[in-house]
Amino acid sequence: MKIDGIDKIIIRRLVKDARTPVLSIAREVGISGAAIHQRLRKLEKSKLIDGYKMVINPKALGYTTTAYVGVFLDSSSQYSSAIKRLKEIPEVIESHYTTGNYAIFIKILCKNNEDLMYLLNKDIQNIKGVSRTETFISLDQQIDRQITI
Amino acid sequence: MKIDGIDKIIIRRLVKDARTPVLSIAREVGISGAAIHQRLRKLEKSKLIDGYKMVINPKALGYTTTAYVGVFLDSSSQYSSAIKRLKEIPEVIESHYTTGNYAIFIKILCKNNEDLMYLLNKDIQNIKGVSRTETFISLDQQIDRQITI
DNA sequence: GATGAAAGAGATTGTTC
DNA sequence: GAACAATCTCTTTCATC
Repeated sequence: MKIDGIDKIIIRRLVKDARTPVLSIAREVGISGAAIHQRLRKLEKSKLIDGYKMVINPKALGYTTTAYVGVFLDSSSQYSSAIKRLKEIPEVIESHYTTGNYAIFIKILCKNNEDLMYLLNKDIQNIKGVSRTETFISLDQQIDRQITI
Repeated sequence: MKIDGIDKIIIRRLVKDARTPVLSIAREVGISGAAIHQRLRKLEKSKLIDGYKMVINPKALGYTTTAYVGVFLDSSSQYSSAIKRLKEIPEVIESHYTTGNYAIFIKILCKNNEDLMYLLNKDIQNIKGVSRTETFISLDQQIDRQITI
């Protein structure tokens, strides 16, 4: 898959605003809308583009606390069953199987510290195989972006 | 800001695919396109919607390694200057000021382990105030989603 | 809040170069 | 790859309910 300068402009515009009309990009680039359209279809068929998403502001829903939690498992064989349970907790928005101290590393969103405590002590600690957790609360996020094209 | 069932349908459809036409949502819900359009404008004006983004698949660009890095600072007064330097590293896609052991906690994307090593040992370790780092490499990501509406 | 209508803008496709 | 043109669909606004 070769990506030229025009493709990069298309991608950068749509990463910024996924609802940007193809014709508006066409006018910026200086080629026809049909040509931009054709390129976009090609980019979508390649695996480069994963989709288009509306971004929700969690704060507007009252989710003011972001935290990362390192989860220790008694045995790594309990990974898949633990993940299954974590998927049922809507506040868990990312999960990783990681090298290092933890077995599972998750990102969670909570409305307040009480909810966070409940989530940690009840929802997560009660998952079979989870021995203990280690929590990092994000007090300030300064960088949040996608990889540069 | 009150969100009713129709708003939820609008949001859920656009979270899935931000380029879904308003009229397509209108047909699903059973009200006019103009009404959906009006609701969407209102949702956009509230701070609930943060925007619309094309999602890039980093793997398609060769970024196969995701890692989290805890960064220790000599002094927390070096936070803002360190962030400034981290912003210049395109592989750093998230940064958090966190409670717990680390001062800064970042998410990075790398093409391979060599790049990761270079990033840690050169780019990050050379930032003034950084004493040491602790790295967790993600071997498997099972959950990646937004908060449920 | 919702509607329908209307005008303008955009998407999409086939043909041609 | 891109352009052009035709057609269809969507967006946006406005008067009305």
